[in-house]
Amino acid sequence: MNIYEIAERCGVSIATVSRVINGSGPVGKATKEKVLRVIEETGFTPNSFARGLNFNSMRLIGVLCTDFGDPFYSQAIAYLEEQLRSRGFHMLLVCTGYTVEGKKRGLVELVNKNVDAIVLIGTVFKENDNSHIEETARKVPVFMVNSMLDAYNVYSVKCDEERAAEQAVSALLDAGYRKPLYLHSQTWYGNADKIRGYRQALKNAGHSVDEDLIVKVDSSADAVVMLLAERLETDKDAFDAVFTANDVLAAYALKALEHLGVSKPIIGFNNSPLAELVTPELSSVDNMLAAMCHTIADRVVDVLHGKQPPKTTILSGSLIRRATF
Amino acid sequence: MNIYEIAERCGVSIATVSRVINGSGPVGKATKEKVLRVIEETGFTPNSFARGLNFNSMRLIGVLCTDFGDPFYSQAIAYLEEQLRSRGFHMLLVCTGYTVEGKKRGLVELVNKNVDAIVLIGTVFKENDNSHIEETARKVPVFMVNSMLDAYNVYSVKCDEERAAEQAVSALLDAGYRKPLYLHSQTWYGNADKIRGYRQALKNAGHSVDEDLIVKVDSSADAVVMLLAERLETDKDAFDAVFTANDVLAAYALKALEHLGVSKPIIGFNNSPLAELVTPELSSVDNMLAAMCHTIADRVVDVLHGKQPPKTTILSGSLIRRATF
DNA sequence: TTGAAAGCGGTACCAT
DNA sequence: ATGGTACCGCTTTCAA
Repeated sequence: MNIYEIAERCGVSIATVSRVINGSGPVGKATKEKVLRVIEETGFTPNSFARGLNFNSMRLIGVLCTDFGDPFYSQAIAYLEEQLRSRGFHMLLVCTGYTVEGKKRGLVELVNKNVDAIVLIGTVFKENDNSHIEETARKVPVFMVNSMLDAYNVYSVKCDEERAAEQAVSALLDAGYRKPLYLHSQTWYGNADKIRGYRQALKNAGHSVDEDLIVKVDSSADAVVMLLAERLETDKDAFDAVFTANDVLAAYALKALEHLGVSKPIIGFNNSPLAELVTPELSSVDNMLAAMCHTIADRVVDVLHGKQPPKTTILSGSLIRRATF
Repeated sequence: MNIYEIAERCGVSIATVSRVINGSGPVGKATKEKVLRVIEETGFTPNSFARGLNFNSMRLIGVLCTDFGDPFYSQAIAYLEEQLRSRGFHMLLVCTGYTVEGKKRGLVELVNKNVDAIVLIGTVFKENDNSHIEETARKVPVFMVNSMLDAYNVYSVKCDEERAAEQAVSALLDAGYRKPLYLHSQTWYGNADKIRGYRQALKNAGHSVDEDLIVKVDSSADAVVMLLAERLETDKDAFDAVFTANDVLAAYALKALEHLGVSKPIIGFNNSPLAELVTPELSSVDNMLAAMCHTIADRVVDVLHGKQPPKTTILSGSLIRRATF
């Protein structure tokens, strides 16, 4: 079933049918009704590849994510899908894993699919060398959620996580805690921001930074339990509070402390759905994911409409207090 | 940059360039090398819409999911993406919400994008009236993950959740518990299977079924806390164990019981990542999601290759024991 | 081994 | 208001 067949059944030309479908150009009332009726009867829908070829667009947005398992990322995907679809786009989703090779491959695949734009989710997409992203951006606009890259055709919306981390740690210090442990599991750029915030908070309070309290650990329950057990065994006051780079680590820390029979305040990061699923509920730094995704969707539409939105938008985060602090 | 430009730069015809790109038909060695070199130099990649128009395929699989927030579904998406991409397909992801209208809209949108196949995730896609799915399946093959529909061009892979639920409840009864509460939050078909399993287990053990123990509750912490508190207030032995339709509800139940200061065994469903994130870790019924997704991907490829794989595959589930039982 | 040309299914310009 | 037709970029058949 194609436009020729519809035209034939209506006794009109394909040009007329096309005009009816797209509302482009004038069509007689009777003709229009007839065409619409036949389309309805036959259930015809125009071939999207042919339209794509003409418009050089299928209204497809490529979305790259390193890891669907992380509740923060899957939440981001949920928000993005909703926002993009409400604006008439669909989402081509690719999971890259954490390796640079995987990310590069994902970018190439999306470019080859001729997507209208590419959205990268998370601070993990900022590397030391971002030439692969810059190269991609020469062909299709690139949008970064919670990451920032100053390059041609790249638009960023991020949370000021450095400041947010600083505020969270300051809150701990204000409450009288002196030795907050910082747990993270990757050494990527976004993490560096959080570490800076952590340091700044200590500095503001006039404390020196104990480098041993900034710890990288595998993202698994066992690894976190082992780590905390080891620390507390050596010195039961080795740390008096826990701050983590994400909520999953915070959940593990919660599990670990419970396992060890001790109670210390915990603050996670991302304010993901997980924070409210565990018991006690996690205090967590909210990095405004919904707002970021909403803004990104706006930016995408603006850029595709030829507008020139701000290349960088920075939102402030905030500490959401729940049971663990 | 298109195939004409490449052809011109090489001093050959577009037919030759096309043959080189697709490895279709013979090309002289020298010619081939030259074309490849120019393609390499220019970074040319063929327009996927034009190819889509010719092949009537862009190797895109539409995936419908009701709710990304549920860790079970997001895990399913992760598995599917991996499996499909390793087979050379990309994933067009649409989130429908739980309403039938949303699901219908999602199906139509995917059909209109001319996807090669449509995958539906979860028992939620089985309704009383499935004519919208059957209609869709007349245009493009439909695959159901953990749901079953006997219709033309529809292929299903599911877990025998009735049996799995029966085994889980039997395990509780065998351990001496007599009044297992069953919590669910939707009245869809998959839920009916679990309820049948629940009943069967009680019947097998010679107990009668107390209908008050089969309860529908909103999927929120508050609702579950309220419900359990109310039950236990009336009769502190109103139930002696909790079995839930999914892990999120189990996490809420865990929270509720902790809140109420009582301890009772809990068994969740889906064996999602959440089960290991909460403390204590949830016992949960594993419905073999990874295997289901793997099988679905195989079925998709088979059907698109014109083969006739089995229309229904049923995998058995099993109870994974952790701390809560 | 290579090229010319006919589609694939639409859109949109230019006539009428 | 309507129709003819060039064109979007590529694949593939048929001739040479």
